[in-house]
Amino acid sequence: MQESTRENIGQRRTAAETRDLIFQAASQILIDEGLSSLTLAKAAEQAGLSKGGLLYHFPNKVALIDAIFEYHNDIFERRLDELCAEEGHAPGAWLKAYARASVEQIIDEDTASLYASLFAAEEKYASAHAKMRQKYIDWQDKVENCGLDPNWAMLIRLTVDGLWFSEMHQYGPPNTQQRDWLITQIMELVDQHQ
Amino acid sequence: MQESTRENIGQRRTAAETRDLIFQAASQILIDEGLSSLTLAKAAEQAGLSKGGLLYHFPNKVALIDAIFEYHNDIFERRLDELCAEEGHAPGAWLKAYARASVEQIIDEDTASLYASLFAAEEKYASAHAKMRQKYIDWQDKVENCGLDPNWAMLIRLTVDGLWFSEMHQYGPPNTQQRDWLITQIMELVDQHQ
DNA sequence: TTTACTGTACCGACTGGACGGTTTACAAAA
DNA sequence: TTTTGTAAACCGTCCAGTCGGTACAGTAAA
Repeated sequence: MQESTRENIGQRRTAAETRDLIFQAASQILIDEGLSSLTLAKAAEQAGLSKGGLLYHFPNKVALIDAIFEYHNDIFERRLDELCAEEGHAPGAWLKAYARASVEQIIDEDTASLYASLFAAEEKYASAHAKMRQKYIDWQDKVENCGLDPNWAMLIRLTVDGLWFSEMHQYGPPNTQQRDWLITQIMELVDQHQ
Repeated sequence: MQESTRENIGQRRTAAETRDLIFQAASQILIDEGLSSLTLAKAAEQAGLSKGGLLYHFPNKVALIDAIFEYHNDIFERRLDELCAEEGHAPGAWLKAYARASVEQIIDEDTASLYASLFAAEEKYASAHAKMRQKYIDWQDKVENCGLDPNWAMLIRLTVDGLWFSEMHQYGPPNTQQRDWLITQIMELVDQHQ
């Protein structure tokens, strides 16, 4: 995908561009209609190509699903890195960035809906689940080594995950005031336990 | 289901008993193979009857799924009531019971696997999702009114939910020592904020 | 500077299987 | 003799994946 700014000197789309188109199309279907509506035919149609065309880029549905997970994981982790850089290298910086990135993403209704579908997909697609489990293990490792008391760091991480979970599924989520209090308190807990 | 202890004076099974058999069969399929393997035919077979027999008790798959949710919700809430009674009526009793019931359930591998399937099912079955959302809203209401500072009570509830979430999906879950510390700390937080 | 060939990207009809739900027939208890 | 419960064949739909083929860009020998 390097220097894709050249804007097609020839008329043809690059494979990377098409794959991106497919990711966005598939994600939109997950947001609008959910996992059960994500069929190969529909994803292809939404991306503006045929099923055969889609299957040229992804050999089967599992490969597509896996790639979608990587795509969104990358987006989240890029944002995480950004926020981490903003926090500097103070103790707890990583955990604060994790909290901010999580809240930021899940506040958006579309993203929440997208993630709800992705988490549901993990039940069906074992490879995607394995990928996510590894992500969380990596994150937990960072949580334990970000300069805080490891036990407290984990507790705070689980609180953030609980907030995420409750916002994602709309399980008795906090209202705006409550959410603000929670975020402030989470940040304070980070400061208190370094 | 009242007084089903009578153990069939006639030979025939009662409808309630058959339904219970179906719930257990369906749950076992969810545990062993997951949501996509829960078909009407398979559930019937596992329960030891035919598809027609199953559809006599549940008019369609949605009705079956809904009933399975009610079945497991009832089990959880009965346990919650039990533990709540044990805690007496001290401030935070309900929240402590919620924490204990949650941990107790999710520690068991089969139950964790079952719930992972049930949560995934919510993405596909809107009525089940609505049911669960209402449950969480009710629980959040109890959390806010169990005698603690409402904000702190919510934070603690979200921590418990985060722990549940991480155990259920095996997302970087705590080890045994860490889990013990977390539970102790959660109980202590309840005591500190009443 | 045509011609022949190769690889990339894409198309769309088709197949085979799974699954939810219907229908019909039948058995036994009340 | 009606109600309750069970069985099993069958139907229609949906969908993942296959496959033969097209369009076109680049390349290189003729």
